[in-house]
Amino acid sequence: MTKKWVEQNILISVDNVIFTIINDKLQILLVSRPIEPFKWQWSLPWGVVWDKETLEETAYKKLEEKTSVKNIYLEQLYTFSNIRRDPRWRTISTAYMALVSRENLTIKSSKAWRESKFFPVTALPKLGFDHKEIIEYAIKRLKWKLEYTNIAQYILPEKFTFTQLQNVYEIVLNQKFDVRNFRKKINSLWIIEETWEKEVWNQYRPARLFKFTNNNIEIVDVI
Amino acid sequence: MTKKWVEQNILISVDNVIFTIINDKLQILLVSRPIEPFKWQWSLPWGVVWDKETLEETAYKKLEEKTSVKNIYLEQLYTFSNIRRDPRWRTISTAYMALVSRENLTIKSSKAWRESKFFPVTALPKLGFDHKEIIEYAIKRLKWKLEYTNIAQYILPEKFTFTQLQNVYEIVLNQKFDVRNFRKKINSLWIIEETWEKEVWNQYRPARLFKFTNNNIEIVDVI
DNA sequence: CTAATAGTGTCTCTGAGACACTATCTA
DNA sequence: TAGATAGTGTCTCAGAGACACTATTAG
Repeated sequence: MTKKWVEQNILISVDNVIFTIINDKLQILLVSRPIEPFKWQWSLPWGVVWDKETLEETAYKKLEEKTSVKNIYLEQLYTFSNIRRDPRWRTISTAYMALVSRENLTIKSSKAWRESKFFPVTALPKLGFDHKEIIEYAIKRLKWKLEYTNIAQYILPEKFTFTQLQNVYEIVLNQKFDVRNFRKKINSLWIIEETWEKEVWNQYRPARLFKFTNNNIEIVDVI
Repeated sequence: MTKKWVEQNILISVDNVIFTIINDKLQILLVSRPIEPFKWQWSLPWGVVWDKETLEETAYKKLEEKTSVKNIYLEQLYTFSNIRRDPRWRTISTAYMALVSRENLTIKSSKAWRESKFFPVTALPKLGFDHKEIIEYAIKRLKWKLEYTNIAQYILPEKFTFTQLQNVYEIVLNQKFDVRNFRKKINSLWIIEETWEKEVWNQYRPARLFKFTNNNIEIVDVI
């Protein structure tokens, strides 16, 4: 690759905000930093962008390093460029948001990271860099996407009950919805369909299982 | 600044999509490239990010180089990172969108650019790089912002008539609205208020002038 | 008084939201 | 048959959209 004609001394990296729902709480994957700065503090999993990969590729690669995931949703959020966001050197970082269903997720252990752990968004530890700001931005975007698209399918298993679907909305948007109105609204949008199967585990009346009709993200006014 | 520990050979730049309305058409400022690649072709005005400025600062600086503007709106859109988007070397570019009212705008001549010119979005010339894609993304974002926020104030003069306001919506969203329903809707949102002044230029019945109530961008369901 | 744009009210229909009971299953 | 969750229908009210005439001004 030709040498560029301007000297820049800026590091380009990617930060991942990985969302899932565990124990009826919206959670984010954080890693404990084994090195300075912010040694032993928690931070978002991140990666340096190599010369021959796009930002998306870096983000996806880093996601795979830490998790075993199929059917993952990845979306670019925003590029953060404050001069002093990294105390060591000038770093510009593009934040990505990922959505993972609990079922499709296993956290890989890796010697590069002392520890990876999911934290509820309501109980985040102290974070290094500007990662608090990044997470706030990501939560805002996630809420918006949930309200206006069929993105919920990426937090749910492939087949799910109406109650599970409503839980996703109630947990992420942090509000209660009336059961009848919620079902009426979802049904009117034709974004999910019957699988004609039922739950098996339930001690009581088993619920019907549904799946999303369209696996592409489409704009729908859900709530 | 400490030397970063990873060798990256990536150029960081900024591309500006500058919107305004001229002659009842939505237009974008393009510059004619005096150098290769894409010599003499039109492209978005762009700038290289210096080590000690944020992306926002670069975008703003470049905007000021080309235009004399007060009261400008600037918003980060997306960061484009395809490996071969610049044929010379690896370039990652963050796109910004700017909104300018015709009244607040004068295009500066600059010897760095052979020529700057506004083009209607419906009649854009052949563009270098991935600038067509960037513009399409910017138009989508602009439409969304117009529908759901009070951003229209940045394309309008400070005081404007109801007809001018409706024109902005009709031109950008490319659809007609009923005069009565449009006014009813806008009035119900309390985002504009009377100035108790009237147009003077009009040959016929002069219209009342309004101004926006709130100069911050707020989420409002306009259309 | 003519020509041209500014400005206004009503009706219908759709959809959001409030609200409570019956159905189905297991043990 | 008890216990627990699944599942459903109606009414009201707000707001979107269709639609046509009067008001004001300059010349």
